Amino acid sequence: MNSHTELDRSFLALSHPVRRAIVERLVAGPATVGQASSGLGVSKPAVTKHLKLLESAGVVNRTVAGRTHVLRLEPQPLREASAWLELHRSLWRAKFESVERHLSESHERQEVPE
Amino acid sequence: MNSHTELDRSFLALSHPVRRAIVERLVAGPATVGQASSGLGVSKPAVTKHLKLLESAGVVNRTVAGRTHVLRLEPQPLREASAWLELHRSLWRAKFESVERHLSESHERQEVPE
DNA sequence: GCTACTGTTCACCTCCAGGTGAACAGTCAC
DNA sequence: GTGACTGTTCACCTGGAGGTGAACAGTAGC
Repeated sequence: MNSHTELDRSFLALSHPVRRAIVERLVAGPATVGQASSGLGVSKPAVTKHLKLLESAGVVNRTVAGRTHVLRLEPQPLREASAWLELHRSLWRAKFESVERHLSESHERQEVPE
Repeated sequence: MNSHTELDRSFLALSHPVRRAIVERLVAGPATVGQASSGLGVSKPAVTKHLKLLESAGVVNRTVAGRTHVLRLEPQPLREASAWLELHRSLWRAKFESVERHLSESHERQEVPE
């Protein structure tokens, strides 16, 4: 299994605290690489690698402006990740509630379920 | 940076298609290891490893029943991952809309925004 | 043009995710 | 108790995430 989907890369992008911190800063608006990564306690080459991963996931895009690179959040991948989570959480809730209802009905009828 | 948080592990758990497929099956209700992983085209040792990762993230829990192991979805980690995404997506939307509003107001006043 | 600044690339390291086949442990069924 | 079944453990391999310091490329400012 070598073909990683967009969803794979989106969730992977969010699985590291440094990358989530970068996303959290970009939520407030575009920022340069230095601004988005200052105070994260990580070296410049490490930041470059985290940004590559965020870009490969499509979560962040970059425009070069002179000697600085401006990073912007790209909403689509986060929207899709969120949609996946919300869909499956709601399916689970529905299932869970139907089991609860079934159990309580069984109890009212003094039955032993299954 | 070696101390991975719950959120790190939750997003990491969702970053692989085999693990998401397992979660998708468990949404429909508890299942044994064999049921949850059949047809995924992956060997038994690989399944064991994916399950360890899902358990370490707290996404799945396991009860041993005879020779079969029953897997159940644990809602809390997915809830937290979903909450993180929803929070930051809504913040981003709010920011984006305020910028849009500012730009259109500037345009009305014939100003050139910085 | 020289210097300072921003960010990437390079060379290198360690660790672990992800995969396999073979062997094993435990349980069920006859 | 023998055999079939479920799932883990073991030994092994590969690739890539995550990190570093040093060197480099490009731009801005004087």
